[in-house]
Amino acid sequence: MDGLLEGEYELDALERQVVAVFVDGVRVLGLPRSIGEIYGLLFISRTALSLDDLVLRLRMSKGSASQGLRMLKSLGAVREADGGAERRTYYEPAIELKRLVGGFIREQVRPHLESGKTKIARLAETTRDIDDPERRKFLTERVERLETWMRSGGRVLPVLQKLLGQ
Amino acid sequence: MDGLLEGEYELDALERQVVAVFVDGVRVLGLPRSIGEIYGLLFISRTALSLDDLVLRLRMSKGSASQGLRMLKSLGAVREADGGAERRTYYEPAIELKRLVGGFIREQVRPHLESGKTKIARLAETTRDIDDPERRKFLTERVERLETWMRSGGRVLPVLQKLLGQ
DNA sequence: CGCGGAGTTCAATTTTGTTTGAACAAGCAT
DNA sequence: ATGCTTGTTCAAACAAAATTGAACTCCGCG
Repeated sequence: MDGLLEGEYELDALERQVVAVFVDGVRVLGLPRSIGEIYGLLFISRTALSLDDLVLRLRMSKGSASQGLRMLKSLGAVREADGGAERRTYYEPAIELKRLVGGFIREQVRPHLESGKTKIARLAETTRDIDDPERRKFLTERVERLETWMRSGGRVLPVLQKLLGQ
Repeated sequence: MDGLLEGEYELDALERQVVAVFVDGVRVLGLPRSIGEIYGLLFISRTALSLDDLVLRLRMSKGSASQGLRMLKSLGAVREADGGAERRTYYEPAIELKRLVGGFIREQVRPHLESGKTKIARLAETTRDIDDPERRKFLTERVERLETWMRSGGRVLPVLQKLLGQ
């Protein structure tokens, strides 16, 4: 075992500060705090960390660490370090903003945009069945506005990615 | 009183669909569902609605409606209709995407960006006090990366606004 | 095979955030 | 003033989401 020595695993002041920054950061994005803690600690660590390291140092449950790592992997925000014939796997953070933004858009934004578009398409359907022409006109107009919004959203994403691509 | 007639105030199928779209929408933005309900109903209504209309039609408490309207006003997403010498005030939605995005950025995004910058500045401070030069080098590098991210974020917002300004 | 370490799953619990509703303030009408 | 109508506030109740931890799976080793 590589092992931190007994009792020397608490976060130091700097690590706590960094973790706090990321906890706040992911909060804005609507992700759970554990995600911020894990990513934050990885971000400030010079060596890759194992699940047990995270449990020990962040004092979180194995369950949280496991789920958090899964999500971070799905976002492309952490990768497994190529361990030298090691049994346990070690994780390191992806630190290219492009990659982080891309993963977030792919996993969290696009799905919502898609389901939004679907719902609005159904809405347009429903609107056609309205009898009163005045009312139908108004509703059609509003639904069209929604469609415009969605298109704007879709057009913005690639630009965002390009801009943050550095 | 203008008054919906007794018992005829439930949302119809279309209204429910629209409200559902907005409830989902605000959820993505991390805002409470009541906000989506209120804005959604205003968005699909041909006439401005009063607080009591919202309470009645959405079956929500006066408290929720009041707080929800306050937030929507602060986001610039609803405005008071210029009521004709009326006692109660009526609300209508702002439907220009530019305005909505602008309000959201101003109220929800900028404050977090600002406080993030402050925290990172403190972080840079702390980093300077590290003794071990190797470690300090690594940490400085990471903190600089954070600073770069923040700058990117700041640069993106105006572009976003311009793109969504239509 | 059976054991032990690494990691996952998920129901129960805890935490966080939202909604309610009753008390209150503000202002008009009488 | 006094009573009504409109709207706000905020502590308590509730709902939703995250976290825990114990049971479980999987895999390599002897």
